[in-house]
Amino acid sequence: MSRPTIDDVARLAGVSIATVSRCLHTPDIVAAKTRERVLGAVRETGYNLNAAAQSLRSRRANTVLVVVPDIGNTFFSEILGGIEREASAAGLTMLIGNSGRSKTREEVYVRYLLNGRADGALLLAEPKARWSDIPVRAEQRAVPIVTISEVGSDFGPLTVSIDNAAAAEAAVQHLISLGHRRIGHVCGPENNILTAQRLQGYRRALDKAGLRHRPEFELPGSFGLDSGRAAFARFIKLADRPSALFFANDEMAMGFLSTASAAGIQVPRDLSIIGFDDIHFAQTCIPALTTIRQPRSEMGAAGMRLLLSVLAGEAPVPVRLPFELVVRGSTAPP
Amino acid sequence: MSRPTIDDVARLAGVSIATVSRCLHTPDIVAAKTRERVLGAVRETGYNLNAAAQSLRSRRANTVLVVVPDIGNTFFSEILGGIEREASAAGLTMLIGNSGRSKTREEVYVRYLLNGRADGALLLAEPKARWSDIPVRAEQRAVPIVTISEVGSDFGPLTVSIDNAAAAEAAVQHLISLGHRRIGHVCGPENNILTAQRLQGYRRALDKAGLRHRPEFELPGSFGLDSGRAAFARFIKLADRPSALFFANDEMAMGFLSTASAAGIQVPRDLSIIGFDDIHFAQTCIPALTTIRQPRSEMGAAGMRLLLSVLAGEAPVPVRLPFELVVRGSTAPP
DNA sequence: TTGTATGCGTTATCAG
DNA sequence: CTGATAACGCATACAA
Repeated sequence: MSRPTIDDVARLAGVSIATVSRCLHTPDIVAAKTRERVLGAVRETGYNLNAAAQSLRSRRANTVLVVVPDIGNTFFSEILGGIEREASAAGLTMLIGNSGRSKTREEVYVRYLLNGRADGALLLAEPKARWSDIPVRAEQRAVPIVTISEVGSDFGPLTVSIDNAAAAEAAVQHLISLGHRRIGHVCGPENNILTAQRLQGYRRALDKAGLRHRPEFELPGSFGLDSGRAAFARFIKLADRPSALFFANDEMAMGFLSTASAAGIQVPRDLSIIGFDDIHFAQTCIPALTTIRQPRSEMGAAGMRLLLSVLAGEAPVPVRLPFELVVRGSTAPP
Repeated sequence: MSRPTIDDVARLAGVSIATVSRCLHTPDIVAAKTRERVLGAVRETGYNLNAAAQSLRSRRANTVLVVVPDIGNTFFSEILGGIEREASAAGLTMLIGNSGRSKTREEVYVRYLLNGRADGALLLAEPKARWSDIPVRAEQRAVPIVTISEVGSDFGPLTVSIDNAAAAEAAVQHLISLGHRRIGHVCGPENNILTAQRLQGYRRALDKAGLRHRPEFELPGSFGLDSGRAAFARFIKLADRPSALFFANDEMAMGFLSTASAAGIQVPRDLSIIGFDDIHFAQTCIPALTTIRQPRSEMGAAGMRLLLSVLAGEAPVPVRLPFELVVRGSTAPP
C-alpha cells in the first residue's frame, strides 16, 4: 500500500485539502464538526505530512545542523545530549555532521545550509570553513550559526562558552593555595582557541602569585589519552619536576595518571594533578580527579535555545556559563 | 540576495532547466560544450540544489535515521562514529534521534520514516516501538530497519551483532583458566537482551567448568557507574566473597573498581575483575581493565553498509562481528 | 467557515 | 542532444 497523501484524507473526509491542512496547523479556525471528521480521516488513513513537500512549500526544514569535531568523543556527545533535548522539545530534528576538524569536511556541511536542509547550525568547534555569507531567501532572515565551547573573543553574539582563562586560573590558583610553587601545564593542541585561553589562565595565576614562568613546565599535548602518556614521558625526564600539574583537559590527565601510577608515581602524594572538563569518568580515576566542571549538557541546551531565539526573530545575547572547581582526591598539599 | 534556483542557472547559461538538471546528474549525456557553459553558470550563481524539492520529486531523502538510547553515552557515540563514516562516504546525511529507551520517544522517530524524512533507520537498541509495518510508496521497496548491538535471536537478517553469550563465556573462561573458582557476575539492566545473553554466557562457562551457580553471586546492575558502586556495596557484605567478578559492561566495572580501591580492596590482588566493551577509558583504569572488546566503530560501519546494501536492492545478510578478549592488569590468579 | 488555484524547486517523460 | 511540461505533496492568498 502506498502512503496516504493529503488528498486521500480530504476525499475520505469529504472536504478540500485546504481544510485538511488547516485542521493540522490551525485547528481552531475550522468548525468543530468538520475538524472531527477530518481528524478521524487522518487517523483512519494513517496519514503523515510529507516532510519534503512541507519543507519545500514552507521554506523551512525544521531541522538544525550540528557540526561536531569528533562524534565518538564523550566530551562532545554530552553536549549533543543537551542540544537534542532542547531541539526535540521544540519539535526540531537534529542533523549531525562529523567534521574531524577538517575544513574540507566542514564545507560539506556548509552546503546543508545552502541547500536548505537545515535552518541553522550549531558548531561545537572553531569554524574552519566559511560559515558566514550564506545566501538567504528573499523574505527570510539570516541563517543563524551558533558556536559552542570553542569561542574566541571576536565571535560575536551567537556564542555559548565558559570563561576558559578564568577557569584555568582558578584551577592553578587551587594548586597554589594548597602550597604548590612548581606548577606545570600540559597544553591542548596547537592552534586551538581553548589551548590559548587555558594557557593564558595558567600563566596569569602564576603571575598573580609571583611565581615565575618556566617554559620547560609547559608541556605539549593534544587532548588525547596518548598525549597524556607522552606528557608523563617528558615529565619524568625533567631534572627539576613540578609538584603539581594542570592539564588542559581530563582525558590527558587520565592518560598521564594511569601511566604515572604504573611507573610508581603516587598521586597526590608525589604529584598533584588537576584536569579540565569533569568528564563522566573523571570520578572513576584512582584517585578521583580534581577538575574544572564545564556544564556540557547545559552548554548544548543553551546553544540550542539561542538558535531558537534567533530563529524566532529575537536579538541574540551571547551566553556565558559558570564553571566550577571540583575538588577530589588528585590534589593535595606538596 | 535570494538563493539561486535552477531557473537562474538555466537563464544564465541560456539552456532549459532540464539541461541544467542533466548536467548535474548525468553529465555524460549532454554535449561537452553545453555542459561547460552550464557548470560555469552554476559556479557563477553559486547554485545549490534545494534538498526539499529534490527529495519531494525523487521520493528519496538521502538521509538515514539513527536512533540511539543515550547519545551522551560513550559506548553509543563510538558506534555513531562508524555509522557517520560510512554514511558520509555514501553521500547520505545522518539524522539522530535520542530515544532514552522510551517507547513514546521512539515513536516520534518512527514518524520520521513515515513522513519520508529518512529512507531507512539504524537502531542502536532493542526496538520498543513498532518499526515494522511502515507503509511504503507504491513503487518503492520496504523501508529498511537495521538493528545494531542489541540483537535477539529472532531479529531477522537486518542485524549487526557480536555473539554476546560466547563473549561472556570467554570472559569467565579467562577467569577460570587463571584458577578462579568463586566467580560472580554483575548483570546489566533487567529486560535487556544483552543482560540475558551475557548472563547466559556466564552460566555456561560455570557449567562447563563444573562450577556450581550461586545466586548470591549474580548481582543486579544497570550499566551505569552508580550500579557498579552499588554492586561493591553488596559485594562487600557477602559472607563468602567471589575471588573474581565479571561485569556486564566496563562502566560498571569502573564504578566498582574506584569504590573498591577507595575501600582498600586491591585489584587484582584481592579480587580480579573483568569488564565488557573495552570502552576508551578502560585502559586508563588502575589497574587497566581486562575486558571483552566490541568493535564498536566497525559495528556502526557494518550496520550502515548493511542498510545501504538493502537500499540498493540486495538481499540482506546478517552481520556477526568478532569480539576479542583483552587481557590487562585487572585479572590475575587468585 | 470552506474551497479553488497557484507555486515552492526539482526530476522525468515526452517530443523534437 | 535539448526543450517543454507535468507531476511530487503541501500551504496559503484569494474567493465564495
